[in-house]
Amino acid sequence: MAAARDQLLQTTCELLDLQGYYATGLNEIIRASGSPKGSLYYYFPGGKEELTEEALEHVGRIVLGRIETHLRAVGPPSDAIGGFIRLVAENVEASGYKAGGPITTVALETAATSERLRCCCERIYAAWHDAFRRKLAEGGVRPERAAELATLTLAALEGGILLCRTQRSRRPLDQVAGALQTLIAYLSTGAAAARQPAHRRKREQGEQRAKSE
Amino acid sequence: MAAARDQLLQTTCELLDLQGYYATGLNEIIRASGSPKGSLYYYFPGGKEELTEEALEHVGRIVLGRIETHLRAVGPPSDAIGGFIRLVAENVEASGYKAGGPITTVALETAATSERLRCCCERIYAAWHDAFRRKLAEGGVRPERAAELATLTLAALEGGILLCRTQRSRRPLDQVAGALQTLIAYLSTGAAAARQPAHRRKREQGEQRAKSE
DNA sequence: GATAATATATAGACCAGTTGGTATAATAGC
DNA sequence: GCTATTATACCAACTGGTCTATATATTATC
Repeated sequence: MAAARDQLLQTTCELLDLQGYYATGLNEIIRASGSPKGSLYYYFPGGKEELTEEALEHVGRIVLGRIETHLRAVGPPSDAIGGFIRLVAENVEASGYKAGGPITTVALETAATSERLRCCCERIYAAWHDAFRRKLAEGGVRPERAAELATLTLAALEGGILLCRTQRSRRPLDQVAGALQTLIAYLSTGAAAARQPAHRRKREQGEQRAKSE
Repeated sequence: MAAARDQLLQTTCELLDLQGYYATGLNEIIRASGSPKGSLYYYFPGGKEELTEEALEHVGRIVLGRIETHLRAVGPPSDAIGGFIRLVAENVEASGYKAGGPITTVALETAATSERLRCCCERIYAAWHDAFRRKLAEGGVRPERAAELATLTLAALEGGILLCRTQRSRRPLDQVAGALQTLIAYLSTGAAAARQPAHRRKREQGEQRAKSE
């Protein structure tokens, strides 16, 4: 039982990621999920807004899990965060540059429209931010700097996804990963560590012939 | 004559910035602009898509002008770019955190939906990117690094706007400005310049008591 | 310089299709 | 028999878009 509920949530997550809030119709959701409208309003009496909120929270938790897992696995914050951003780049590329930022579009669309959804997105971003912040602090970055750097990471990640989708290329996120990695290495272990980051030499060979703008 | 055309474009820019593409109806645009539907389809036979494209190009040029003016006025790239981001933060704050990224929402909404609008956004972002890239290169950043840093700047700027709007606070953009300024100073004039950037000391006093997540 | 002819532009009624949402009836599982 | 769930029919409001009638300039003709 309640399998229809899960289906509804799953489908909603995918469509929101692909099209955003206003372009995704309730009828489209029920068509894609198989469950009829009766079930939708049975499980989500609050209608589209409530369904969206639960879908965002669901996908927000999943992404938080991925962030934490990845950051725990890799050692120094610079490599860990750079690696995570490249992982996101891979996902965006795999979707044909049609998806990959499951919160972003909805967050922008509803920030001025629905206080409920705005707060929901704010909570999710705060949780992601905190995961980055903790990793940075544990890796030797001064606490105030860690918060600042976590914000830069989150902003550049979301902005990088936007650029990748508009350019149909993973290049922006790769560049973001590279630049952030340099900065974090510099700020966590002192100036010496940033002089020649390990990942750059082999990466730049394969990418340098692309257009420069 | 053609005053109605300008009105239409102006109104469309504002509504797109506020609500995005799909939430902004043609009827809403004509209501807000005063011009009737007949005029809309007279000036923009291509309908909503064409009107949107011209509106985006219009606002894209305006923003490009602001970027270039600001970057030309301030000397070192680190200060110039940091300052510009703080300028954007001011605008977002002044709108009550309801607007400030006139391209972003539409870019995300239409990246997978309208090739025409996707290309339009791609062109605009390319022009902005190039303005940052040139400034960085002129300021002493190695050419390959300049392209990378310009991407980080653009991504963090757009992502920062997103975070400010969801949090109803200019803090994210201020943090982005601070972190970027440090990084650019470090990469443009060598390691020594980043050790104690001038803008930090006085800025941090007034902001440090805010919440850290 | 008055008037007719012609673009230019405005006005809004109208369209089929869709939106989010409600109602009620049928059906399953215990 | 009773609750939990599903299945539709239906709703007013709105969507982007088309169409034709009208007004307002601009230009050409006498």
